[in-house]
Amino acid sequence: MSQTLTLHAAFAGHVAAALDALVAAGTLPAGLNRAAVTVEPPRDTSHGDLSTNAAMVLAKPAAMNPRALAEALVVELGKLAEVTSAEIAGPGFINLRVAPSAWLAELKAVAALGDDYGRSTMGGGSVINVEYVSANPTGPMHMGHCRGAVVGDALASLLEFAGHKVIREYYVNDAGAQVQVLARSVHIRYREALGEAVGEIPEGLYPGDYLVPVGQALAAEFGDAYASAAEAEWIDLFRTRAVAAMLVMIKDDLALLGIRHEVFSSEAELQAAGKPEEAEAWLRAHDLVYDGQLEAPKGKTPEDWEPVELPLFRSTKFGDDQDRPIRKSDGSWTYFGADLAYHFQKAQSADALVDIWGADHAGTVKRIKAAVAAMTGADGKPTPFEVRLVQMVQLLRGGEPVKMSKRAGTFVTLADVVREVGKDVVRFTMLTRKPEAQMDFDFAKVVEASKDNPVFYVQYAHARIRSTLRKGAAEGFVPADTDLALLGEEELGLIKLAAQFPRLVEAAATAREPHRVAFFLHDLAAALHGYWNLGNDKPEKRFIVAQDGKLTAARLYLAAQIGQLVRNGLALLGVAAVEEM
RNA sequence: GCGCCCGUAGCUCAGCAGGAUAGAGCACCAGAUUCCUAAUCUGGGGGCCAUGGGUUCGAAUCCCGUCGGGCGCACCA
Repeated sequence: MSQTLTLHAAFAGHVAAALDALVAAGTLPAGLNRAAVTVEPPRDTSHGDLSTNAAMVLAKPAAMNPRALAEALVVELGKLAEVTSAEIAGPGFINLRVAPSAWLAELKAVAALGDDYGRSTMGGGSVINVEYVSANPTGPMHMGHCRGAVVGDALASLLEFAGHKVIREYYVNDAGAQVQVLARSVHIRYREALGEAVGEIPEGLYPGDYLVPVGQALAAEFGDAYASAAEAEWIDLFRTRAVAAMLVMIKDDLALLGIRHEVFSSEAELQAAGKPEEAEAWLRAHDLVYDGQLEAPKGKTPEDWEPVELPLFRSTKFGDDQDRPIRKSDGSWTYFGADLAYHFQKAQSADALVDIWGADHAGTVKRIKAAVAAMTGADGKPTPFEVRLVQMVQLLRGGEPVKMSKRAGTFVTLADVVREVGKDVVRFTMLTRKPEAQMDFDFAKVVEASKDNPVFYVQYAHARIRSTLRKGAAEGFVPADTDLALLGEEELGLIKLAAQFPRLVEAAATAREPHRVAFFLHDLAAALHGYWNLGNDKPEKRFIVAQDGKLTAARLYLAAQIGQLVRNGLALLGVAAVEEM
C-alpha cells in the first residue's frame, strides 16, 4: 500500500491530533469516545472546505461549553500549514478552509496512485465472504436474479477496494426437490431426442426449450439405455448432468454481466460429506436442537395441517419467532438444515459473512442469523454475519407490468435483456438506487431511451476527457503537473469533489451500499460537464488554450486525473469507461 | 393476526452510520452550439420529507403508535 495519504484521511488525523493536543494541555479530559466526531465537507460549500462537529459532540461528555471547546480547537487547527482559515459557525461547527496547494497535491496523489486512488486499508485484510446470486440451477437466469447479482458483485468489488479480502461465492442448491423435477424434465427431453413423441410437457415439470440440448446430449451419449428404465436407474445421473448443464448456462449468463464467482458450493456435496449431521450433533450436544412439535403456520392454518415431531433448532433463543425444523419427517434435510451447515462451513474460512438475498426470502433471515450466531459464537465471538435484502424489481414494458411465470415459460431472461440493453446499462441501472427499496425496471424505456440513462451521462464525461486528451496530444500538449498553480477556483471545485472519493469508498463499503459510488460518479460527471461548458462562452476556460501551453498542460493534467477517477469508480461498478461515444 | 422492507417535487429516486437554507434526473417554461463531442450546460416554477408523539443543542435520518404500498409467514427452495 502506498504511503500517500489522501487529503480527507489526513484531515481526520489532524483533528484527532488537535484533540490529543488539547488533552495533553489539560483543556480536554482524556479518554473521551470520539466515534461521533466527523470531518467532512459541509453541505453548503460556502461554509468552507471541511467541517468538524467535534466541539458539539464532545462538549457534553467533557462537561465543557461547546463554544469554549471550539475556540480551543480552532487555535490548534489554525496552526496547520494547509489551513488558511478556521472558524466557528452555527451551534459549534468548526469550518476549515484548505489551501489550494493542498488540493493540488491531491491531484498529484490521484496521478501517483492511478487505479489505486481511493483504495483503502480500512478492511485490514480481513476476509469477507460475499454470497450472491445462488439461483437454483434449474434454468437460465431471469431478471428476477439480476439485481442481487449486480449488487452483490459491486459490493464484493467495493469491499475488496476498501481493504478486505473477498470471497465471491455461489451456493448451488442441487439437492432439493426442484432438481429432481429438473432431472425428470430432462428425461422427457432425452426421450424426445430419441424420437419419441412426448407431446406437452406435463404440469409441474420445467417446460423450457433450454432443456432440449441437455436431452440431446444425453441421448447422444447413452443412446436409449434409459429410455424405458425405471426412474431410480437414471435419476441421479440425469440430475447431475442437468445441474451441470444449467450451471454452464448460468455462468454464461453471469459472464454477460461481467460476474464471476470464485467458489461454487454444492449443497449435494455438503450433504454427502455429512456436514449437516455434524452440525446437528454439535447443536444437540449444546441443547440447541431438540425433538419437538412444530407450531402450526401463522395466519391461515392449512386444512391438512397435522402436528408432527421434528428435530427443531432453538432459533427463538436468538430472536426468531419460532423454532425451526432442520429435518423433514422422512429424515432428509430441510433447506434450513443444510443451510446452517453451509454457513458454518463458510465461517471457517472467513472473518465475516455477507449474504445477498431476494426480499422474498426475508422470512428466513432470523433463523439463519440465529444459526450462525449459535454455531460460530460458542467461543463468545460469533462471526459477523449480515443478510442484505435486495427488493423486488417490478418489470414493466411501456408502463405495463410484465408477468413472469417460469412454468408458462414467459419469464424475461437476463441474457435477453443484457443483449438488448447492454451490460453497462443493466448494471448501472441496478446500482442507481438503494437495494432495499423496490424498483421499477421498464424494459422498453431502458432499451429505447438510452439518452435518459445516467450511465451514458457518466460515460460521456469520460469520453469527453479522453477525447480532449487525444486532441491535446495531437496539438502537441502533454499533461503536466509543473504549473498546477495556474488552476483557478473552477478547477479547484472539481478537485474538491474528486478528493471525496476515498472517503466515499470507505463509507459505501461500511454501509454495504455500492449505489453510493454510482451517485458520486453522477455528481462528478455533472461537475465535469459544467466545467466543460464554461468554455462555450469563454474560450480561455477550455482545457486546451492554444496560446498558453503551461495552462493547457495543467488543465490536461486535471482532466487526466478526473478521468482516472471516473475509471476507478466505474471499475467498482463493473461498468466500462468508454473512449468515445 | 405476525415478521421484514419501503413511504422525500407531477414521475423515478438520492440525501454521505443525527448537523447548518432538503437535492438530482425526467417532465414543464426560458435561454446557450462559427467553440476541446449539445448524449452537454445555464436559469425558473414545483416539498407539511405519509401522519401523530418521543429522544436532544439539532431529526427526512434514531424510538413508539397510526395510515398506505411491497414481500414473506410449510417438513417449499
